[in-house]
Amino acid sequence: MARKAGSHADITGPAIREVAQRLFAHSGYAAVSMRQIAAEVGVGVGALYLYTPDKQTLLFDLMRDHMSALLDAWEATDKGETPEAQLQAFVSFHIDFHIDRPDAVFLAYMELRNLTPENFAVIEALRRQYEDHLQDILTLGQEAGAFHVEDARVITMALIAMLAGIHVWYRDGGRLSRDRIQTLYLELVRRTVSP
Amino acid sequence: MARKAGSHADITGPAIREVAQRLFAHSGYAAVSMRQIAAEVGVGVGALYLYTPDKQTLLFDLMRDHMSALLDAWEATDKGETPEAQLQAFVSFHIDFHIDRPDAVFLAYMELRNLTPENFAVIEALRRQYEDHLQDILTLGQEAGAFHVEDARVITMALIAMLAGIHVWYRDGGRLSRDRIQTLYLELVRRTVSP
DNA sequence: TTTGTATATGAACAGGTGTTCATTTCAATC
DNA sequence: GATTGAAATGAACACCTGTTCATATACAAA
Repeated sequence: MARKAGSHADITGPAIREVAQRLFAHSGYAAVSMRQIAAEVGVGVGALYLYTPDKQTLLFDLMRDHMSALLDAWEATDKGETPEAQLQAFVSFHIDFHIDRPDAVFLAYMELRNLTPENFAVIEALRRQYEDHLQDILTLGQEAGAFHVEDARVITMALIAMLAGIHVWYRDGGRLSRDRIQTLYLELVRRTVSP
Repeated sequence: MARKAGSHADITGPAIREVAQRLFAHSGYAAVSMRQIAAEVGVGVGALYLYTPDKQTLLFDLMRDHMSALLDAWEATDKGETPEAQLQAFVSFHIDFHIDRPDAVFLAYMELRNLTPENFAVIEALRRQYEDHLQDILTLGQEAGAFHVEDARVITMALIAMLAGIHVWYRDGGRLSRDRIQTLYLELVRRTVSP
């Protein structure tokens, strides 16, 4: 046997990435073998290497694409004018974006140490860009007298950690609706920086 | 060669656990081999199996011992009487305990998916116990009118995530002293629940 | 219908995995 | 000094790892 009927690059490529993301998120990069990915996709091992030069690049591409999509989506978001509106926009955006991509979020937070140093630096820079968007909102709001911000960097990290923690307990169809979560966390964030 | 000069069980045993914790935290459970651990300790592979039945149990024991130590240490902490004092005690305790054990904390948060289902259930129950201590403080404080707590479970998870996030950026000898971090986070938590 | 190429295969390679166990060594006890 | 048992060894086992490549097929173009 060799090439199967109905096989196409524009199907296999995305399929490999989807399967890899799911398996990496569930079991961890090091615990997932290329043969497992291939089997789940329904191809032989060799086929994977038509779509990625190696396993490390497969992981890196997944993480980089997630971070790029995150930054692009925030760029495209309507942010409002006042610091209060911008902070609210950031929190709503963050929750919405992340709650729909649990596997990608898991990867981006948990597999950093499995990146080569060069790849890690790239992802870390993207993550820092995202954090800086929030930090800028806080700093400008502080200068405008809209927020009380004792240490912008610390509060940025505290708020991001708080929001990132949602993925630990959130389950689709659980006790709390997405709207309810948005409301609760918006209030928490508002309290954290209110003057 | 077989047994080395000056070798003792009460030295090798702890050494294996320390090395395993450091390597697991740094590279991840699946990426660390028993041969690496043995080499770092300075013994042959076989010696490891005098101290642990298998690799999975080695990981589980590290995580369980960490969680037990956490719960015991909180038990032994002076908590004060008022809800405000208890909340402050919890935050101070949490930061102090976790900042001194970065590897153990990393393990307990990152390697849950590498536990067998049975072992996972045990660790998860211990974690839940710890979370419940905070949740109880919040609920009692709410009932006493000392706190404004919209949803005790959500705020518990949000505060724990916020505190757990410290280990992401904290470095010994960094910009912020331990005392400064305590002060900043105490204020953040206070704001989150103030009536 | 023939040809060219994109797509896929899976055996092969060199090395690594967790775990076992017959064997050896050291240090303490008699 | 002889004996004993705890402590440690490292080769061996069966299997898995990421990656390569000669080979084969299916489809589109000529």
